[in-house]
Amino acid sequence: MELPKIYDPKQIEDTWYAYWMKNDFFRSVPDEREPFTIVIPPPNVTGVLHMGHMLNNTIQDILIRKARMEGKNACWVPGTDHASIATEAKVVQMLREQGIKKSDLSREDFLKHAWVWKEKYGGIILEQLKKLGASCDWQRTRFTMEEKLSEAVIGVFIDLYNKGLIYRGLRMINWDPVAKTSLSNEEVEYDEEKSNLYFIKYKLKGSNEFIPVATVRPETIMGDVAVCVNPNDERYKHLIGKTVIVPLVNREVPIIADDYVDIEFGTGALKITPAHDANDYEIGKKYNLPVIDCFNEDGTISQAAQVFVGVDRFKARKLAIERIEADELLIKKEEYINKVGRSERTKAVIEPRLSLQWFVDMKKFFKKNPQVLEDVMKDDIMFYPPKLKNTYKHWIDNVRDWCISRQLWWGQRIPAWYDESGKLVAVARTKEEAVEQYKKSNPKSTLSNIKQDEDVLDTWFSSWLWPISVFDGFENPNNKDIKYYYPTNDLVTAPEIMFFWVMRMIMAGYEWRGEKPFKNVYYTGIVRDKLRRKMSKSLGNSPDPLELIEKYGADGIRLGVLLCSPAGNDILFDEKLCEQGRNFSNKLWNALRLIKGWEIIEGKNADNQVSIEWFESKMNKTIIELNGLFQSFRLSEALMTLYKFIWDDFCSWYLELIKPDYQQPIDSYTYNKTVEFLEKLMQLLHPFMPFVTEEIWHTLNERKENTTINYTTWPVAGKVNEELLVQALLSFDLITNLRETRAKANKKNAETVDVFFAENDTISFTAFTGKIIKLARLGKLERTKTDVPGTKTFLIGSYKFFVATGEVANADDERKKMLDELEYTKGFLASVEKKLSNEKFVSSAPSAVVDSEKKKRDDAVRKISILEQSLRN
RNA sequence: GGGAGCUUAGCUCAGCUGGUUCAGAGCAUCUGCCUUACAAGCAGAGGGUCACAGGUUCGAACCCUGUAGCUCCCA
Repeated sequence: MELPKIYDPKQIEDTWYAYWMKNDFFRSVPDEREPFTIVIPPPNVTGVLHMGHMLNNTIQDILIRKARMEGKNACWVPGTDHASIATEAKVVQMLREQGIKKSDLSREDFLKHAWVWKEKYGGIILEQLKKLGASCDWQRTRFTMEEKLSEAVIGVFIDLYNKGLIYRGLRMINWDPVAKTSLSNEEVEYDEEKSNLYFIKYKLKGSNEFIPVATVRPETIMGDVAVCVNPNDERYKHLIGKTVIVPLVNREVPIIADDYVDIEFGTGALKITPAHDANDYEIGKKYNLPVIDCFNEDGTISQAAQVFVGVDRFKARKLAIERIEADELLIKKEEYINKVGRSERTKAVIEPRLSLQWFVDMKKFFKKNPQVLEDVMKDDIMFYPPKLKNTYKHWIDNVRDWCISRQLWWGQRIPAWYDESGKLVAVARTKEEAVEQYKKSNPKSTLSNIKQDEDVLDTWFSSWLWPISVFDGFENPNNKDIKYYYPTNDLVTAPEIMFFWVMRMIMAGYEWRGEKPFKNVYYTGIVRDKLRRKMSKSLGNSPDPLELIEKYGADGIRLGVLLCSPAGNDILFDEKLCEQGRNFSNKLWNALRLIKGWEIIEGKNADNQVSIEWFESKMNKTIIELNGLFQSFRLSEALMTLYKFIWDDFCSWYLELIKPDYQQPIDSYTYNKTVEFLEKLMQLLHPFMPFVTEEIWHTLNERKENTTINYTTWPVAGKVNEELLVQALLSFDLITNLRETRAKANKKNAETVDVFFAENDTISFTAFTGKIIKLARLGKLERTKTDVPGTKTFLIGSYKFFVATGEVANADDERKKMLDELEYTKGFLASVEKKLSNEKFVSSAPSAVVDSEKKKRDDAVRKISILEQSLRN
């Protein structure tokens, strides 16, 4: 069979994915095996694959494929979430392009358009995951807004309401005037922006005296209801209780005193605008001040403001300052850097706004379910890396209520019902139920017309149910799937959604199943570019994953993203790493080519026995190491370990050791062993690089129809011959030294050199003598009792080697080399002896440490004697 | 302003219980090779006062204190 010289992943990958699908290899149904479950963090239905997804899903695929090989019933549930704001924005935009305004459509018609859009574009990201090799059970694909999952969401809302864990209240929320919806704190991004701090005179009533007030938001002046100073501020003490005139609207408001005001900041006098600042709102409540909301929901100035009505807030800021300046009330303005909150989705500047919203009472929830915190702190749910536990705890300790209503149409509509005056009359699935419910408690009422809440629920209010809802655990809490797959095993996600999602899933898990939703949470890093900038569309610094796959193969990308991603660290992605991945695939391929190219003759070449035994030992040791790394989720390290093991130990050492001479056949024993080794290596590598390993596994040997490497058994480690490993290390070290000596002497590859060695060590290399001769291209390798003149020398351990390079060695150089070595060794010996003569060391250090120091001393003494002897000659 | 974390080779990071497997890996760099598996390769080499200053200890990259710089979270 002729194999091409260069491995080409493109077609091979598509073919294998189709083969896997055809054979239903990723399908999971409950059986008697141990389950291993992962639910995908549902990507936005609007999304396309980005580098973060690549990393995240590669890791999940590794865990799932490994579990399969361990004989577990592995189930990876895929799906998407409905991303209410993002999707609604996209649909609105699409409609606008068709000349349709959202406001011209009824809710029902808008949703029809939205569903059409979803059907058309919603599956893209899942198709892309297939390109990556993701081994999801696609028959289980779910969507957070599909009927069953929506029913679960509504059911949960009603349940929480009945339990008193949900309430409706007037709160200061984050308002997005562009999307015209509230946002949760987590959906607001704060960034430093340049603005101006204006110093404005607030005149005292009936006087020309004024109090200076500093503000960055003059457009809210119309909502001012007080000026507040610190009671200890000597400058203003005499003004407390007096009345000032608010500029622009000439409202008379009091000067009040509160510790909250920072004397140092601005002028030390703070204007209080309860409708437009969360802190001001608290102060307003404390002092019973009125609330004047001077904005409309789209960020224009409202009737209540009296001036600039209908003008946009930013234009109003300009106008207000112009007017104040004209009124000679402006003292000065300063440039000022402050943190401005913007909507993650629309980038609009967020307005703090008072409105009626639905909230989950978080403190009450935690009180009822203390395990949400405890389980993580006790490592019942393990976080990787564990340092994130601190962040988790800190957040729970300082939690605020979760605003779950959104002023949108795309999402589950809140099942709350109001009468004509807007009073809440019932929380129920349907209008009929709501009426019935209301009538039960108000039998005399003649309720005729009730209306459902216009708002929908936050998308996270769907996602937090995901580990339960994908198994229909709300619809039928005792069904076979949920009982088998729940709690799931691992969750792989980004640290930035620890609160958005991870914590809330844990909450839901306890509330509705009395059990944690997963055992391990692996937090990946944020993917950044080489310059540490977060990858984003707007910066244009994110490579297109599909193009990368096209270029380097999915296997190449998987290796590339994983190699640079220790858990919890940011990923500084560099395309070069994918190239490294592609090169590695090619290396594997060529190892296969070498092996498949050999002619085989029956028999057993005894010369190879020790090499085979060595590699077997090394492999067993590596398997043990790998298992440990997997257990602690050090996947990046596991891959690197394998990478080095395959490239260095298998390709560079083992294959070279057993490789027959050019055009010579190989004995069947060595051949079979070698095939077996490569097969095992492919198994170990399969979770990381599924395509190339499947291809090589199939090419290496005839396989039964419809088999996959993914269902072979994960290799089990056998015995490790440590002694042999040490001997090999010594031998390889020797070969390297010999090669270096040869290179320095400009020896051609075809020329052999003779080598002699003196002295003995506790470890021996004689088992590898023949191989050393072969790999270092020696004429002979023989023991000598005396120094060999005219040779290059070097020491390994207490061996001294004489290399007859044919060149006249420079005696002075050789002498100097030895003197340096002698000096270093003497210094080393002195430090070891100092330790050993220290009573406290010998008595307090563990005996193993003392013994090793003693051995070091003995070795050094021996080495010194060899060197001194040589120098005497 | 409050909290958490980080600082080890040019870059990205390991370093788990303080003790020659303790100063490591990959990439990058340099040198020599088109040696019939692989130039997407082979064979070698160089490179670090473990941020800084103290302390604890027989012994510190590792523990403690302080300083500086960076990152994240919360306000």
